[in-house]
Amino acid sequence: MIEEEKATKTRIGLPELPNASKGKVITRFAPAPTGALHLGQILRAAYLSWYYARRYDGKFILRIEDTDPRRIRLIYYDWIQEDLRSLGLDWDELVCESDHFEIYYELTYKLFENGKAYVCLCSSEEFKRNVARRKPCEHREKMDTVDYWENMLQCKYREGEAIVRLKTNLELENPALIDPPLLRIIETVPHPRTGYNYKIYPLYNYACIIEDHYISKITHVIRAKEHETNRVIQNFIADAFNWKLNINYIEYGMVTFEGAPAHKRHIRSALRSKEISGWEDSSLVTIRALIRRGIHPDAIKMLAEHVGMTKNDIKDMPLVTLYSFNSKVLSKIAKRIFFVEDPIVLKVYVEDDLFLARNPWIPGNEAAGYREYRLRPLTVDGKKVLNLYISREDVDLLRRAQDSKSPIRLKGLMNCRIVNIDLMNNSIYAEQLSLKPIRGVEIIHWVPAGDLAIKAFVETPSGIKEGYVEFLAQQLKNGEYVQMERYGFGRIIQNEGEVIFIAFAHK
RNA sequence: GCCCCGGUGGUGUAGUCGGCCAAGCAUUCCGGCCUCUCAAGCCGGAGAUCGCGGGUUCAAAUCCCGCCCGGGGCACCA
Repeated sequence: MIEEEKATKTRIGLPELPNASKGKVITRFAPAPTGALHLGQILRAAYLSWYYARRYDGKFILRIEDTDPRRIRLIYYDWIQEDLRSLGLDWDELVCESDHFEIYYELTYKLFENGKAYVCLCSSEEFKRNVARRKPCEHREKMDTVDYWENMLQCKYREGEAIVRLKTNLELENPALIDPPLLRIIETVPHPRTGYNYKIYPLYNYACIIEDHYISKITHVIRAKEHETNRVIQNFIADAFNWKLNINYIEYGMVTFEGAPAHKRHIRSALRSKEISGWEDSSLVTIRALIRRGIHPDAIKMLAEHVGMTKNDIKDMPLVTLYSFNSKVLSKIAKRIFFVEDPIVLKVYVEDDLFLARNPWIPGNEAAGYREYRLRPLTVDGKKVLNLYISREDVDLLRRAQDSKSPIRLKGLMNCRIVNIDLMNNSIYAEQLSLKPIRGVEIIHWVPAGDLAIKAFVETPSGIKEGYVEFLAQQLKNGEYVQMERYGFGRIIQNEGEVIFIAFAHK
């Protein structure tokens, strides 16, 4: 359906997948349950795998790579699914590698029968020395029979003592390709799903190629280019089985984000040292942190399509592009509210006895209705005065208005003139002008002092900001997107009635 | 050290079996319009000789050679 003329010149959207046809595409996203999903994983691996499966009416498999019981945690199995769901990336099939130990073992027999694997008793140091000298170790020839593999299965060796290696070629230029490890023993750490039932665990390359080719018949693997060497190893494994591989590999560059830890191990250590509050901490670019802050799933998808799947590494990508996409999405759906940070009282001397303030919940969307308030001035020393909270941030602006004698617009309420700024007493005095908006004047937001102010805490990157939100903000539900006018976008984290907690997303 | 892979405006990306490209789009920044938000929207502008040097060619971001820079792998992690 794409206009071919244009397609050749400037591509719109993501490119076609190589060797892909309708209904024939099977992709997978295969995270390890070692933490919450982060943006980098989603942008290319998860989103693209999902996207192409849907684009070609294919199948998208979520595979949990849980073959290292030392690192995985049960809770992350759920988180991975929650995170994916929160983005609307639905899968057709869920697979856990830990369901397939028997298959891995069966297949391993074949490898021994084919003379393609051996049990190695060298320490890793010894092994490396041998590889460096391109010399075979004594086990390479001696232990290539099924007997040794059976010994392993019967726990005749201890953890770290024996390992199954693929027999490749000692003359290979890249030492990483020589006799890669296939299965190892982990006997003391129980697996969260299988306990101590299995003590021989496959390593990444072994499990991966068996899953991709033998079990799931994956047609397109989209993964980071750090796997390029692994692809070669996986090809060797396939050769050892005499498999004819039918997998297209797309390997993209690494992405890291400005100001956010790039690796899970950094997050884990920050977690242990309490530097961050959890995987939802606003300083992280985990999916749950972003969603919590008010980054809309659509914005994340837009970023994914924007970034595409080039092999370029992206180091410390600024998040402004994400924020820009988010603003576009949220401007149509976020409820507007006034949040006054660090309040100071504005006393407006007025003439009328009743004021009606009115601002739309969502500008341009009549159906969303209005935030309306009836305000009655107090009478002090025979004068009528309206007390409003405004943000201390705006004091400079008011001072300039006072100097230039220009009016100030209190949005949705009235125009006023600043007559005195008395910071000693934390008060600013103004007098009422007309009610109808006038063009070209500075507009500020406000919250009525008194019963119509609700305490609010806004969680920003530079700490928790205290202030007031307007009374009707009480209607907001947890999880709702908001735009605090002139302040920024965010999301309601917790509405406690008397006090509301809001996470700040961005300006 | 060895082995891979990249290098297009501040940022991300399109284009890469040569010409339609002194390079498109998005973002950023600036200006204007619109608007009762300094948001969104609309219009316009700034900003890259396509890592560097050489070569091939009438013609190179696109081909060849050399160099530099960046990233990754060389785990009984994934």
